[in-house]
Amino acid sequence: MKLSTKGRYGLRALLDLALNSETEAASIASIAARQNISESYLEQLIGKLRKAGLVSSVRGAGGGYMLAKPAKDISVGDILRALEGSLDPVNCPGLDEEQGCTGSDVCVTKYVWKRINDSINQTVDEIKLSQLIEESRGVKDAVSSPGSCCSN
Amino acid sequence: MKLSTKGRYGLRALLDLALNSETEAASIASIAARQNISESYLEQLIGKLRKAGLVSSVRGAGGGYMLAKPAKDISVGDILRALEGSLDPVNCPGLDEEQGCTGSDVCVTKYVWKRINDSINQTVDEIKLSQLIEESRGVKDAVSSPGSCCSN
DNA sequence: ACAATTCCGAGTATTTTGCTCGGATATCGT
DNA sequence: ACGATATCCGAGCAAAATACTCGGAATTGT
Repeated sequence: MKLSTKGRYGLRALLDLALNSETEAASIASIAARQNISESYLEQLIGKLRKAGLVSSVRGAGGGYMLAKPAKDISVGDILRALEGSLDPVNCPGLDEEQGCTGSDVCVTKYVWKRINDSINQTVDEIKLSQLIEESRGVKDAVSSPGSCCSN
Repeated sequence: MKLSTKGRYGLRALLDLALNSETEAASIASIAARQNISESYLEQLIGKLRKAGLVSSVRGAGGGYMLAKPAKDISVGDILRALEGSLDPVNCPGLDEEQGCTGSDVCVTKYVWKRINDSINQTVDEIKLSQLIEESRGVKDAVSSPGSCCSN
C-alpha cells in the first residue's frame, strides 16, 4: 500500500514546475536540479503528465514545460492518477455495479474496497494544485535548499 | 498503490472465520477450502492476525481459530494493518509533527500525504467486523459458492 | 501411538519498482 | 548551415517486493 516514487517525485516536480514556469518554460534539467531528482527518471514522469494533458511542452533549445491549464483546474488526484495509474487499492471488476461480481456471487468485502477507493479519490480530488502553490508561496521565506525534506 | 493479497485474502478469511467459529474453532483447512485460498499461505496470514491479538488459537487435533474479542471491537483497519503493516501510502518521518522534516525545511506536499493517510485510516477504522458479519448474514441466501467473487 | 492440528522459518519464482542509456527529433542562436 | 540545447521515446536491467511453497517441529484429542 505504498505510493511509488512516481507519485511522490511527480507531485513535487509538478509543483516546482508550476512555481517556475511563469516567465519562461521550465526545463527538465532545472526542475531535476532544484528537486534533486534524476533527470532521466524525471523525464519519464513529466512525459506521463504531458500525455495526461496536465503540462504542455516547448521543444528545442530554450524549451521546457508549463502547465497546460490553470492550476485551479488541476487536482492532486489528476496528477497522481496520471503518474500511478488507478489509485484504487483494490480493483474488482464491476465494483461499481449494483450486483457486480459474477452475478450469482455476492461479496461483502466488496463494499469495504469501494469505500476505501472512494475515500482516497475524494480526498485527492478536492486538493487543487492552486492550493499547494499558495501554500508554497506562503512559506517561501522558511524554505531552504532543494530536494524538499524526506524525499517525498 | 495496491492492497496486496495479504490484505484481500486476510479480510475475507477473517470474516469467514468469524462466521464459522461459533460452535467450534475453525481450522485453516476449512477456511482455505471455503475461501479458495492456499492452505500454506493462509497459515501465514492467520499467524499475523494471531500475533496482532485479533484471533486466538487452539492447538492439536480438533483445534483451530476463533475471534479473540467481540467482532464489534475489531475494525477493518485493525485487520488490514495487522496484515499489511502501515496503511499509510506515504511515510515521511515526522509527518505528524508541527514543523517536521529537517526543521529548516518545509514540504508543502507533506500536507497532501497526511490528508491521504488520515483519510484511509479513518475510513477503515470506522468499519467494524460486526457490520460485515451482519451484512453477510443478510445476503446469505444469495451467496453461492466458496471463493467469493473476483478473488478479492 | 497416531492423526490432526497449529506453529515457524527458510527458500523461490514472478512481478514490480526505480531507475539508466542510447538515440531520434525539434528549435533557437549565430 | 551548424551546433547547442531541449524534448521525446523505447529498451534494458538490477534490486526489492510479492505471493507463494515446503519441511519439519510442537501440541493435543482419541
